[in-house]
Amino acid sequence: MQYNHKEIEENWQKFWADNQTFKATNPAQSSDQGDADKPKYYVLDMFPYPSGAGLHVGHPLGYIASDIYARYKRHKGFNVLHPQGYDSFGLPAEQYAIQTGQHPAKTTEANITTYRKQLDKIGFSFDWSREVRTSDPAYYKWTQWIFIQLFNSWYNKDTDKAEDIATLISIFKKDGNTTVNAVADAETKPFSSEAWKAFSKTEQEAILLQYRLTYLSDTEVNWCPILGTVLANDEIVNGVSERGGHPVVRKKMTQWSMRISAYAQRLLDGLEKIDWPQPLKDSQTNWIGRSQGAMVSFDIEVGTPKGSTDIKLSYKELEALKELRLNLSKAEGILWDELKNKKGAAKFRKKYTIGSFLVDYVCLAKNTIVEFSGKEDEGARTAFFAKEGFNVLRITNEEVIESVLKVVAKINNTLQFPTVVKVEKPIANSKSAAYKIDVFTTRPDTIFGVSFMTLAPEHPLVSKIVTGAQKKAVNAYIKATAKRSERERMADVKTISGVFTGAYALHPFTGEKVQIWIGDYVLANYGTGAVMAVPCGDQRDYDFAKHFGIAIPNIFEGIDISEAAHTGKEGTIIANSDFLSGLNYKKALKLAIFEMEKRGFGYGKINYRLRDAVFSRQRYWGEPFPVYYKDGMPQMIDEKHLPIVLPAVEKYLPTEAGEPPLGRATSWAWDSRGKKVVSNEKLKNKTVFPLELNTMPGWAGSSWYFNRYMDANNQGAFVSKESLEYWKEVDLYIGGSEHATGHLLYARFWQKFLFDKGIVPVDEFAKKLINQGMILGTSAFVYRATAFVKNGCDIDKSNDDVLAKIPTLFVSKNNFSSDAEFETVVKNYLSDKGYLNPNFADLVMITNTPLHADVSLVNSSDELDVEAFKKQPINQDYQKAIFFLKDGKYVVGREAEKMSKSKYNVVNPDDIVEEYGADALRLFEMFLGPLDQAKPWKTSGISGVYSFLKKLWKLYIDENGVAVSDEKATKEELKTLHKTIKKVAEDIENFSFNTSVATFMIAVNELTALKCNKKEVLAPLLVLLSPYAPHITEELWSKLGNKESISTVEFPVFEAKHLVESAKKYPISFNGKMRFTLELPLDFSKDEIEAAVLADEKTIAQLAGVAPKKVIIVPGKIVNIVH
RNA sequence: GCUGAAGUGGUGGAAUUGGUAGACACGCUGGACUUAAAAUCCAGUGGUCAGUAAUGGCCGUGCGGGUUCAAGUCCCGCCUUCAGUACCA
Repeated sequence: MQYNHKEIEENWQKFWADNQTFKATNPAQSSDQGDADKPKYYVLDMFPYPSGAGLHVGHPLGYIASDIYARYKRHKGFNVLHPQGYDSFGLPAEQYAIQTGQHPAKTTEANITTYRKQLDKIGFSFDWSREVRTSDPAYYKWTQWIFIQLFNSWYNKDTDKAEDIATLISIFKKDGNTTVNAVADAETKPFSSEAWKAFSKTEQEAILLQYRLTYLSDTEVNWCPILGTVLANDEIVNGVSERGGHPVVRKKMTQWSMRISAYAQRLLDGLEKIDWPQPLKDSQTNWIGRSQGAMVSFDIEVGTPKGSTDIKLSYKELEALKELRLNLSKAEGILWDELKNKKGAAKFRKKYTIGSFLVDYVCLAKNTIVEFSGKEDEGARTAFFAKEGFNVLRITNEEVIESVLKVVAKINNTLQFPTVVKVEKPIANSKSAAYKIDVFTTRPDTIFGVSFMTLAPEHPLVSKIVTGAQKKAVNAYIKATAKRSERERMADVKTISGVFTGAYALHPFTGEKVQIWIGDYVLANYGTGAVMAVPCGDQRDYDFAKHFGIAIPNIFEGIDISEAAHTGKEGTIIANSDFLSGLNYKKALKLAIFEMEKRGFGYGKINYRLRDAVFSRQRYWGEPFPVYYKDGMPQMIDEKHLPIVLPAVEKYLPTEAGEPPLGRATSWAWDSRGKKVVSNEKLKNKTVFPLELNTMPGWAGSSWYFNRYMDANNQGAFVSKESLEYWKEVDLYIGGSEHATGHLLYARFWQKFLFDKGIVPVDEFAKKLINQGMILGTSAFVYRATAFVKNGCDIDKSNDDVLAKIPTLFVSKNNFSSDAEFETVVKNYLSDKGYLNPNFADLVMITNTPLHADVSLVNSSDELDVEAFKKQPINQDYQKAIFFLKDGKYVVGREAEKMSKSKYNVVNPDDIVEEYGADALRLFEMFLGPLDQAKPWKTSGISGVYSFLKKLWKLYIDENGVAVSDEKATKEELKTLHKTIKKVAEDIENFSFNTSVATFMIAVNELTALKCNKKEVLAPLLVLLSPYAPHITEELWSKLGNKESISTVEFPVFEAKHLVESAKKYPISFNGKMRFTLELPLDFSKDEIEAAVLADEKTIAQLAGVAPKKVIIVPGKIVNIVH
């Protein structure tokens, strides 16, 4: 009897389906508790999006691994939950609907049918009775329900969890909002309890919306007016839409958002207690982006009463200024040598702008200007400087040249006894300032190094503070940046651009005026959209300052910043920083925050990069929101009226008015009295309201599906309490790493929210997670020769005449190894065959173009079926092409690339199953390499596992049928068995599936060599193998006379006694190099071993008379002789 | 730039706490069976040198150092590849 995989696999797949072999029991579902008194184990795959292309060989990799683990756990006595379903809302179905007019539900259904067929053929032990589909109203009813829960919740920072909105309302009634410690929108205004009660209902709702965990907000999006849709960042290439190349602008739209930022810290902390891959945790940590620092408020001094005398320096002037600083006159240079680096009594700067005046030297700390006399506008200068609170000292060239020390003494004297006294501390937090700029900084210790500020061009303050003279330039700049997508802006790091606003901020400690610029290196949606620029300590600030000629004060002791900013922290001593001078980074940081808090213009703060997630999509094929609008305020539909089912539309495009596709629905209004969705015509009625037109994003349904599987058919609840209590969380989750910062972060967020609300019992949904690596396709290449006439050749024949004679030629890979060789080989071939006149050969240049060939036309020796290649429709042009073979074969080139249709390297699992069977496919996918690694697929390798299965079969079955005996197994046979038990169990626990396949092969090879046919060995072997190759093992198991499925048979127990050996082949090394082996009894002591080894004649030969210096013996391991 | 992972025969990959590098396969070469092919079975297969041969020597885990009786494995410094991510203040 031959191994017939087809028949066996079909039979057993039918058996499993008919007997519901893999149906998991819930505690409440059976009176006798069934399997539910066993310990539970929940193995989950990331459910697939059912795409039209179907599965390729890379998709099932993770499913096979999880299936092996699930089956293993069943053998180990667990009640295993191993479900599967479909993430069936998604873009491709919608796109297809737009093109064909077919309803996405229809195409999705068809795709699911295909998927299911493909999956079934591989023999997974899924419990299909719990299948979920995110696009099924019975499922998304609960997605809508969770949305309502989020809407009805706020985040209380004091209790550090989400609470019902009712508790917030009662606080508002009692105390207003000033005592509330909540995560809320930035621009919430304080109000008292009286004020709260006085607000209208709509006003109250607007305020509550600022606190809810899901809320409406104006969010900047990439809007493509021509496509009438919002585009994701990666749908934009070079500022135009990827599809169609239409212009894209940044536009504000009202959208639903999720306040995931409230959970930033808990999402970070939670990573500690889950067993997920470190790289994945790292990328989540990175994404959350916690940074510790301070918020600092800078007052703005808007346009000055001095009007036009205020700064008006153009770039040119600034550039000139820069020049001036470098080119000092002789006297200027002499004096600067004495003043610089704090040689004088205080720190001076040279060639500094104050207002629109360029002064020679200034000490900002002491408000003292030193300049050479004889300037034309001396009167105006004196007046302006006095007004600004500066003390002016005028000196002459002659004085300096005569005695610079005398001048320095004069300056010092002025510093000590200033004639003009300025207000000691700035009015930094005074109420008089009209505007303030809040910034977040991680380096409050460098605050004295601030020499300017930069706002994002979109910053709301920009329009308010810009001075008349700068308005034009600023507006032009804003317009230019608005055109660029965010991604583009971020990608373009090299260009430094920005515009001065004309306004100044006051340094909160020194009161010094610092220029306020706008620049697109500052991002509107990170931090506050503004930075305090410390050019000496931040490279971007440094570059900006250099580019625009802004001062770069150095506040680091003994650090040279003439070339680049100093960004290091450790070991840095702060200087020129008032009370922070002389302190190290850590102390300065603490003291700076302490002082800021004391003086009231700043406070310590932890900032997160994680932004609230936009939850609206202007699409059709997604979950509708259970929301209608009354007086412009969103209202939730009561949960008992859910689901709100996606309405029919005639087209899946946005409306002409730019509304989402749901704007086309004719029945999309909420009758608040009849409690149902009604025709839009009834909107005239006072009790009928418009429904939300957006739909939910793809991640909505996938953020909680793992909970639904626990009780997938529950009509009355999200999941029953008992099911949640029993299954709790996913024990093992397998899927791709591409979901690291999307699905896996959002799902953790929802789980924590549901936990806060007491809906689920644990706050992390997956204990352990494994990322499977990608399977790459092994593309096949043919090499096409293309002829060109070389440049600069003077030939009387036209190029065409020369080239026309040359046919298309494909060269076999084994004819050449480099491009140069390729050219020579082709030319020789063409000349030999008479296609190319040898006289022209020198004029012709041959280039090598590799083209993808379909991998299905290539055999295991990389030989191409040339005739089949020519027959392919895409190769119409090559009917007459010549194939330059070698040894009668056309050999293709090989390269591993991502599997994709366009690369003709996709391998369909159906074909593999057809030819070799599901068991071979399963074994082979595991045998390819470590689960988490990317590895290339080469179908030829499958013959190895296929012949393994045939060998296995032969151990049990010969030409007369079952050939298994009940005789006692030999010692040798038991040793093989137990060695295998031990290794396979260890491998499965460590998810090292590739090595256990090798172990099975070794076992079968050994048992075949031993001619073993003992049931005592062969029966347990089947159980070991059954998670990997379930069909053949079921078949052989039943052939051994068992009536029940093998799937829950107890896993064989390893007995160490079978592995005990009495002797060991010791490797004997000399100076660490293994020379020969020597078999010695294992119970030999060190001395006995040494004696035996040294007495051996091979040892004597190796030593050649030299006495060993040292003999190292590790009993049971190795002997090493040093000589 | 930053973060993470990884570099081992012609190929995919093995190798416990440092202890016989290349398990198990693919491919290749030779042989058996066959009219032939497929399938199957047997043998060989890291490089190199010596030898008719059995066999033996030397070199070998990206590169350069180091620790050790002993290094693919540990330490230091580089190089390369892949993946993720980025003006994050």
